[in-house]
Amino acid sequence: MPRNKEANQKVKDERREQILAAALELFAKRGLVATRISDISVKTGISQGLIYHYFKSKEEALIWLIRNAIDKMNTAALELEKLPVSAKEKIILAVDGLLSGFDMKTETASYYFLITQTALSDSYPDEAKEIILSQNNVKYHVITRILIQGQKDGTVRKNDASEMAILFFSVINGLAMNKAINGTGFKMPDKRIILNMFLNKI
Amino acid sequence: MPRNKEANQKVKDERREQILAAALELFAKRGLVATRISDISVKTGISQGLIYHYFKSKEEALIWLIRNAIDKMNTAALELEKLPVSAKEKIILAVDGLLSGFDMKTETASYYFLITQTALSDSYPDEAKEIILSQNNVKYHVITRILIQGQKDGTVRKNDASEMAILFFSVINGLAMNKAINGTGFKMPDKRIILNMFLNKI
DNA sequence: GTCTATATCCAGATAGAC
DNA sequence: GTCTATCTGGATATAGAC
Repeated sequence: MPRNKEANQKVKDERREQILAAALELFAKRGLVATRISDISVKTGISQGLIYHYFKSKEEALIWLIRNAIDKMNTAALELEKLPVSAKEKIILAVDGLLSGFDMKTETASYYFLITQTALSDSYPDEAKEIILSQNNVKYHVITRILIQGQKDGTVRKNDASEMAILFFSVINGLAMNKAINGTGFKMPDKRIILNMFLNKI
Repeated sequence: MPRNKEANQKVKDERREQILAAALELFAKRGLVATRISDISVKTGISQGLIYHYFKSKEEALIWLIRNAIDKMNTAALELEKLPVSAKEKIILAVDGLLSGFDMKTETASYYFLITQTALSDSYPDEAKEIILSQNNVKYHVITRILIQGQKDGTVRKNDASEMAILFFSVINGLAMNKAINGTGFKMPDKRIILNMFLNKI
């Protein structure tokens, strides 16, 4: 007879978090298909059977992770937009913030690869793909608005703003991949070369 | 008793090509682990058993594909370098050439994803990873040399050339990913915004 | 809620006939 | 060289004890 429902719920939540954290790392590194439930079991110390008690399948865990990742990114983007600083500074902050999350070991980087893989590969659940497709554009819209604001005050180049937004995230994404692939051989390009794409002067 | 060894060899080579072509597409779309030998069998019309007669495993086919992909890219890069045109024009040609290979359906795009996945994911054979790591830098060196040449004749910006080379392929790679992910929602940014990163005037 | 044990299924790989 | 049939291993998912 459970005398403390709340404490129980807390344990349950913690277990969920453990499983999700392990799954995130494994999915990002090996991919969904190559990650076995037993891998998650070993990594968390939670028995294989119990994992099924929390998630119907690894696909379900993935969907949860994707939802979470997109949420975090969108929230961060919308908060950046609200900051009481100039458009130019927002752009610099965005570049700084995104580039600093690239250390392969961070959760941020894992989320990055997870989203990319999920969006690109046929072997990932449609539901996860749909979440990305339907909600990933928030950050593009945010950056587009910031760029337009900067064009009005003369700090941002007068190219098509939405095209620049696409380029913005392509560069970030590309650098993340590049760093991951080339590891030690990777030298992060001077931030100013990147900013120069968007800003009139730095 | 085989009375025509050459004809026989030709059939064998064709089969290999069929298998590799199918494998390339499947690996790029689904990933190595999610691709079953039976998938390749269905796609080629070649029986499952026979596939093992040509490749010891799907990993072996992958390694062959990676070797081929890197080879093609390096050759293309070195040929670009040799063209009797200015550095500026070489850069424009490179951007044009790379961006035009992005139609998800082309072999080029498949190779792109294959290399990226192989380099990033733990579930791919080490031998394939090593090929990428040891030979992928050729194209970086080529672009770096071209950029330096352009800096000498005053057409290329005076930033660190090797950093710009990294940025160059990051942008290309990033745009490829972005297009693949966002599909119809993707609008290719004006080429001039990209070139503007590297060139003094366009 | 948590574990161990097990049933089920399916992919990889091989053997043997033609 | 090519196919069909089969063995084997391992991963998913479930059952049942504690």
